[in-house]
Amino acid sequence: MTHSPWQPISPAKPARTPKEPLTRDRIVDAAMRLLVDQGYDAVSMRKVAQVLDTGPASLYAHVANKKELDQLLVDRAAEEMRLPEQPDPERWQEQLKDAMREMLRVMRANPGVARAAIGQVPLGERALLSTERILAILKAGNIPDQAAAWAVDLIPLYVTAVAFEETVQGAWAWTPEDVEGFVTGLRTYFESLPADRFPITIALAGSLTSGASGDERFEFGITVITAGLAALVQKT
Amino acid sequence: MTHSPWQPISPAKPARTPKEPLTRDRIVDAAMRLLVDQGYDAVSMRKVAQVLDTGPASLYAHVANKKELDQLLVDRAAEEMRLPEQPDPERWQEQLKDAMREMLRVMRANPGVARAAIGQVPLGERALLSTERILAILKAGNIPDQAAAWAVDLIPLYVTAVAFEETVQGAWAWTPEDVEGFVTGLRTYFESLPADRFPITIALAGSLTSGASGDERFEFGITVITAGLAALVQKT
DNA sequence: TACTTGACAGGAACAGTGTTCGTGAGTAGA
DNA sequence: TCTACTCACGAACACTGTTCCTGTCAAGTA
Repeated sequence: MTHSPWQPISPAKPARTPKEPLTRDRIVDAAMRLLVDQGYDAVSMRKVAQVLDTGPASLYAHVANKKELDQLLVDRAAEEMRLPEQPDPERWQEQLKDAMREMLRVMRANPGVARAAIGQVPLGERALLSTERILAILKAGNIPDQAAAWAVDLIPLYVTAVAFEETVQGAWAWTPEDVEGFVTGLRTYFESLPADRFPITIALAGSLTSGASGDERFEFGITVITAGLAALVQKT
Repeated sequence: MTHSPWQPISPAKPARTPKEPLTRDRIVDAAMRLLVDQGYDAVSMRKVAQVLDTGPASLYAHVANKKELDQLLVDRAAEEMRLPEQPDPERWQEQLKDAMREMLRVMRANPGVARAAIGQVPLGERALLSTERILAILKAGNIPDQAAAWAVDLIPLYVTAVAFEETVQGAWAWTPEDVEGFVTGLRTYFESLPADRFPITIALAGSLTSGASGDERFEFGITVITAGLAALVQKT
């Protein structure tokens, strides 16, 4: 092996293996994988870059910042929504509840996306299609225009808050024993409060601590909201 | 001034000025000041320590971690709640709405506390007193026990979500011109959507973008929730 | 063909976060 | 006096989002 005497001898650079070029889609794919596997807190630019075997700075050629990546995650999750095609005036309330259940299902399937969704005005195509569907359900139920318009604000806000709360509490990591232990302790605590100051809390200690697992509390919430919307029709 | 010849001569240490000892209360005070002046994102351990003219590590002798400091901030905010003394069966719905308005007022007065509040089970004394008051309002309205118990979950969750959303959107920093510009742009966007796929969104573009300033949307939300709860009474 | 320009990749560094580790000082009790 | 405990707090750790800078490659132009 012969080196030209005019050519400096430097350590050989490790060959850069040819890689698939970065794209926005690949970035969102990687972020989504982290989100689903490890939750929202795992979705850092460095972690995403790691999954893609690159450096975090490379991501900025494709997404403006972390906030934009968050928004792309929300849009990606929104693509999983499955809503009924045909609103039914006889069943609009159940259809509305189904829509809310579907929203929660999607958010649970993508832990942490609720955190990113809060505060966003949903303008992606898929999100707008969902909005249109929900508006159709509400109009099938004869909800007045202004109420329907504001309801598509209220509904995702409530569902998102429920999903976000679950995320914050790390609810999926709780075993049934954990839940039961927590509930029992809380009930005991409520029952031990001073009776002169907390008579109702004590009397309702059982009710206050029921429904901690399963979806009863969420079902209650959507029932209340749906009934409240229905009451707007009866007012006209 | 004479030094013993066996005693090493080292630079004089700057005298530590005597300081008021750190206490948990002083830490929360300082954090609260930052929260109110600059919002939740400004409440870092370093910033709090700076306000107190100490190092961040010193805080950990008094609060376990940032999460606990967050909880203390929520408890501190809860002390500002003013709820009616005497529930009135004739006006329980308006009293309930007033309670929700008061919650939102307190959270707005303490920007960012909603973020800390989400996911917390409110067990501080002041929070429990508020819960008791709201339960009293609901019982005055003849809400069934289980519904009342779950309503004290639903109600703070909704209000907290509204407050949190405002925080995320940085809503207080918006001028009326900002809002109008945003609303106009959004309305134009909705009206420009393909009519075959978004007929209702287009038809309701005005309604969808109304109420962006002021509290109309929040008032709508609490009206729906209150009406939904009232409907539970009529069912019995 | 040679040069220029623009886009992308990505390391190093910046400014910031929460937290731990280790050390020194002060106090109370034996 | 010695010991143990508590508090204060600097230095360092591990991590975050982002910018700055350099190198490479491809396309376009002279």
